[in-house]
Amino acid sequence: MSTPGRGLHGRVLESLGPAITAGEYPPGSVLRTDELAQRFEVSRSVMREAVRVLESMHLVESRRRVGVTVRPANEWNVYDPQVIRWRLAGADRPRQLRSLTVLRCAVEPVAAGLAAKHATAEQCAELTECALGMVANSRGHKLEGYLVHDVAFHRIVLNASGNEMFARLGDVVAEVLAGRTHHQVMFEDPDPAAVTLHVQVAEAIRGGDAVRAEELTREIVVGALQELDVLSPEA
Amino acid sequence: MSTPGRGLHGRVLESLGPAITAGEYPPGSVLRTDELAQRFEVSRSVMREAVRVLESMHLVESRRRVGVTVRPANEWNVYDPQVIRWRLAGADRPRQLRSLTVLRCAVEPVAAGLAAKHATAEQCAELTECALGMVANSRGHKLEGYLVHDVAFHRIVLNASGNEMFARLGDVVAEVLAGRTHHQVMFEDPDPAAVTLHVQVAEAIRGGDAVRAEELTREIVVGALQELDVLSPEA
DNA sequence: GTGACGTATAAGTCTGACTTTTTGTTCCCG
DNA sequence: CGGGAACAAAAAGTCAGACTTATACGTCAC
Repeated sequence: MSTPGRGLHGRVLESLGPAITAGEYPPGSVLRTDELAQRFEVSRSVMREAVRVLESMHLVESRRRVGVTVRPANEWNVYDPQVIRWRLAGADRPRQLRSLTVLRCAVEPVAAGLAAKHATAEQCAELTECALGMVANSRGHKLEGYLVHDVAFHRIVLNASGNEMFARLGDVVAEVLAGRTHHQVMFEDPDPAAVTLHVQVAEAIRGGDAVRAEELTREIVVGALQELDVLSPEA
Repeated sequence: MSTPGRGLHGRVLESLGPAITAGEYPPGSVLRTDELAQRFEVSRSVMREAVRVLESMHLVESRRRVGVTVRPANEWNVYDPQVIRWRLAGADRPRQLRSLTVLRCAVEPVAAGLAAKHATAEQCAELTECALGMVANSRGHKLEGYLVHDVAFHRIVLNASGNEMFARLGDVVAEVLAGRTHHQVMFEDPDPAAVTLHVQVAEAIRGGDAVRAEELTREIVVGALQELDVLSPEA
């Protein structure tokens, strides 16, 4: 699924990144490269490369004579897939899951509408195939199989929209759906209504009915948001 | 506006990054760290740090015995502000501008709706102030002054939505608006209708009218999209 | 043709010395 | 006693060179 710490600097990142996003080092905290290098038992070169990556994610800022300072959370590149993964693995997963789902509410309906206009015949076929796969796995606690088709479904819609910004949210949606399945209380079978909606969305896109695809997708994703609110109470 | 190549590795990035996003090195191209270090007249350590950053943006992939290979564009982290800036500076600015504006069409109306519910009194005040600033600069070729208030307006709405994913798109919107003002043919004064809409959106948010704020914002951003289509013909 | 083996290659890692920038202190003068 | 200039220390930044490791590719035997 993800990239397991490639190279030494990758392993350092896999440890330091989640620590920062988890708020283990409050904003303004100062880290020194040499100290970190010692702590992780790597050379300074490796540590510097790791810091550079964190810097490119706007998680930290490196300044001479002062050190590596942790930036406030509102400056982080929260669209970076790695940052998203780190945050979803952390303590405030619920909040993270919610803000991502709200993003889905905004994006996916529009993407579905565009998909209805731009989807190729092949994409339509894959879409209905995924929908059928969801139906097939909707009963009998086959959550993993359901998840696979669900992820594929939304990924295809986002790709079929023809907009690269939408397409690149496929990974985000995948993370959200996986997080919901694995870390929420989801022992039951998925909501039958949601399954039906997916089938209908596939039909609408196939039929080129943009407004219907948009509206049905909105139902799906708003439903997901409500489901989230039920499980973790939050204003 | 942005961060001008801080440190040697930053200057290398400022040169290599745009070259890659511009498609100067087609996907699959192989670069060697040593050669790059020579070309840019920096040490390997510096070059390696630069490559690490490019790697974290998914622009390239570094593999042993192979070299640094350029990844296909559909794998790039296109939400990275730096990548966005590089691409907007490149040749396919029109396409980039369009896909970003489509993203705005999806996000900003929803954000405005949420802002109507969550905006603080102070944010409402700032919002109307910005709207007035736009009105004041809407005539007499005061495009720069208009731009400043326009950017501030949309940034406040996104922040006031209370969703961090929306809030972080403030920079993207700023880049889009700046790009439109500076690099499109925009010698005329801004569309009066758009100005009016901004004022009305500020009113709606102040009044807590979510659906109205959403709908008016949709008019603004769809208008921006149409304006884009007129200037650069594209299917 | 297929498999195992060896080799060349380019990234990866480490070390140590040196440079540069910047902060904070000290000290002198007004 | 206050302010500014000179100074010193600290941390990142840069560089060069040696060494290690993984791996693609060619070779050779079967």
